[in-house]
Amino acid sequence: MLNVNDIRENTKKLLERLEIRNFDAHNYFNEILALDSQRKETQTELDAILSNLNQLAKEIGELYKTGEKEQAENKKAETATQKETSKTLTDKLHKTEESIKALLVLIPNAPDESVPKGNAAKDNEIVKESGNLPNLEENALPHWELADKYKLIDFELGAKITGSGFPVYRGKGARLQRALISFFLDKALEAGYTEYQPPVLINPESGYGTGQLPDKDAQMYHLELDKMYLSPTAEVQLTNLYRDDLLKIEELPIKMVAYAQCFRREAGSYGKDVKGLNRLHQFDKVEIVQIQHPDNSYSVLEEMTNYVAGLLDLLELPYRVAKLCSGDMGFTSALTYDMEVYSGGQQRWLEVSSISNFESFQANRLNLRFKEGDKKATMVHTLNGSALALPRIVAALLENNQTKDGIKIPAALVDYTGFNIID
RNA sequence: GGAGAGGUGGCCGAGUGGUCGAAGGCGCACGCUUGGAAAGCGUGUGUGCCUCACAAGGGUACCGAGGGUUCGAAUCCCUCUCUCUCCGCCA
Repeated sequence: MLNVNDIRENTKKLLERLEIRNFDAHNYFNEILALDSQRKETQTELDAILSNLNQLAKEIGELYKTGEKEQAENKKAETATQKETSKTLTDKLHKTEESIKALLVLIPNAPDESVPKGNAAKDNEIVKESGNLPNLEENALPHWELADKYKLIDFELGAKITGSGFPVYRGKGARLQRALISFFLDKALEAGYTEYQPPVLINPESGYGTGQLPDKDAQMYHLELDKMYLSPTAEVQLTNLYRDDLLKIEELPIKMVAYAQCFRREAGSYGKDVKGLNRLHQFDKVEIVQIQHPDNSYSVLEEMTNYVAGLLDLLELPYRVAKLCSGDMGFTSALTYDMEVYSGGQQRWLEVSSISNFESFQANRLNLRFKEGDKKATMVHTLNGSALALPRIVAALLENNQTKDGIKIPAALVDYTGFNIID
């Protein structure tokens, strides 16, 4: 969420930035600033009364010590009304603070200056294209047919034990999954990330910290009895590892990677978008997260994007990089790059990674700060990216590498799969 | 799941109703000392909020979290949570 002091000091700039998202924050800002002024007034008033009460308590203590009981009783009577007032004021203060937060939580992140204005995916700015589109035969198959042909993935079996969108991988299909996970983790280690294996169930505080809650709770599976959610992305777990921390500047940057199964309800999706592996309720993803000094976050975003691009190069997949337009960006992001691979069997681009700089938006929610020497604590910047999400990578690998002899495995993966062809 | 014991500052560890933001030690920072270092000595060493110039100073809150009792709570009571021990169950 945005920070109240920022809103106060940079009102105009933030309004403009949010405007390109078609988000009119005028009323929100006015209300927040008014509430914040009220909050300060109440705080001042309350502090004065508490100070008074503390003083009286001290005096009463003294009087008892010296045996002046009667005077002590008189003073006690004096505290009664003030206690009443302090209670009222405390209550008011809490309510005001809650109101401010309730409003803040509704405002999306302010997009970076470089974010192109637009309404939908078609307005995204393609900043890079790489690799040649596959030259497939006329009768090239989509991956769901290949998966069936080579008995790699069984969608119906998954539906039998769980439901649609929960595929079962088998044989070389399962081994390919495992190979990709190891491959992605190893590459991240080489790039200096520390590997984590977090839980997949998350509590509401964590969901709130990274911005899945309160606005996107319908996208997560909810275990009501235990008040937990199934994580939709390891971004939640990794970033929340540092919730409520005050870091020393020497501890930055923090670079983390985790493989985790991800769960999404994907309510409202339909048609060819959800066919095969294109959109699942449960999928595998390796996620990279960085906690950075604010001065570095944008150069690090480029680094992370290049890193992910490097993975796609190794997998020999044609891809393009899009800088998301204001209308296509996530709620919490200030700047996002999407990576899409071309999948020849379906002849369409599939999003396989999304790399974002959240600036201090998540840090504010997480209360995650760093301190440099004697300076005041400052919010860190957080970034994350998929590196990578498996299903669509698998889809593209199967579709693009199909030959009459079988499906070829890219050289970089063979050490991990232990086979170089699926036939 | 049952029973018990605990959660205090960067760390260790005192503190069972008042003078405690919190003894002491360690660590850390600065200074003195030294040819240099160690030791020693001295000083300092949390965060949020309000006031204010986002300075100094002052006020206030925070001893796992949230409530309560009291003129006054780290200290008493209640709820929750986490950790540890024993039992049960179990991959």
